[in-house]
Amino acid sequence: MARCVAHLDMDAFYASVELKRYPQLRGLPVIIGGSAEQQPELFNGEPRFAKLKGYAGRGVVTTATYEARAFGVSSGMGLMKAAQLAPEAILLPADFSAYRRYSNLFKTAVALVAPRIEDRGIDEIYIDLSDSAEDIVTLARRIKQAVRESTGLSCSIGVAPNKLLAKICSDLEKPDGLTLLSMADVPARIWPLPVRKINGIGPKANQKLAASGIFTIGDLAQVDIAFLQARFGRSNGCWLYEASRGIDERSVVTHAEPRSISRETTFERDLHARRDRPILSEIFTGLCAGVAEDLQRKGYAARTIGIKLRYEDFRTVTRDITLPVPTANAAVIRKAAQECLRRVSLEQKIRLLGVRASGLCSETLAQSADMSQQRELPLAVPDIR
DNA sequence: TCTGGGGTCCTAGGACCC
DNA sequence: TCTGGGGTCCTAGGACCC
Repeated sequence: MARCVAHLDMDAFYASVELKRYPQLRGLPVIIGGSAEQQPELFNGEPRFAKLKGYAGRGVVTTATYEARAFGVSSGMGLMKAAQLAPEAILLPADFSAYRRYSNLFKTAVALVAPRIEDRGIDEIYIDLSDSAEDIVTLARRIKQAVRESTGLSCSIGVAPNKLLAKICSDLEKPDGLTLLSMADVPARIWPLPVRKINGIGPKANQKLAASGIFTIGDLAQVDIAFLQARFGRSNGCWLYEASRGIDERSVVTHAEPRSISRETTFERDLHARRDRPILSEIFTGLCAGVAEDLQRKGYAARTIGIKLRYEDFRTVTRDITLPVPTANAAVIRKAAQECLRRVSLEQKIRLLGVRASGLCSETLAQSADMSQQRELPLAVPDIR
């Protein structure tokens, strides 16, 4: 039985959620970016929107409306640069709790139509439609309708024999698209596309391929596997070879446990470990407390605690340490993270600090261990290996 | 005008065990 | 005195994605 996989992608998701809240901004260039700002203040009962012009700070563009994209603004771009391109654009702070609400709404609605869903973040999912008896177009239209009724928002759906192709083709007719693709369509519809459209080919691989004269997926399908394996390694080369032919056997994963939980922050200005010690220490404690809180809320404990530092020159280092027993305790996490901090250079200024918990296990399993840990804590860490 | 925050997966070397 | 191979865990870094 041939597989049938849909990829559903919400159209300009964050921006669309904001336009529902502020319909007066429809048709204007709007940029979502930065965060932790207050929502637009009211003036005579009307919200006053900030223009991008004169923006100073470190944020990046999270999403831009199609009107803003017309100025050359794209997600990931620094807000300062975006301000040069589109000074008159409206700047809205990201409101992730609102986006998460809408995310839950659309996912719940889709699940009532087609329950085999793989979560791919806040605004997209894969849906396994293999077992459906219904006509695929009818079913896909019902899914789009369910999304619209539950959120008032549009989405684009690609339906194909696997995840790789479904993902590529959900993007072909955005916004509000519905695209069906079969293996026989690969040469005509997939091969002309740039290699970057393959999910998993990022800036580095793109550059490396371009250096070999490979620009389109069709170009990629022309070269033999030995060539790719020589340049990208055995398994990566094999993957590229198959991807270019639209081959992908990965299944739709309907449940997955998290592997790590982390908090990080980029400072408004670069900080120095000694000169800015008080503020740095406060931020550090806050990050540890945040990780502990997230672990407890989600019911996990972690065996491995790590830190991440980004220096002013953007060099990034990580250190981690594995504890004898899992923890979700803020003080224990801070102590472990402090150990890690001792192992990095603190000469240069720092722009980012992060704390990460991995090696997760369910907290109920970890509880008895946690008790014994509290007794052992004042002692030297026992070598249990 | 430099580049957010939350994740996943992969690779590779060394330690350690059998 | 010199010679193994396989497996797992730990750590660090990097590419990539949303």
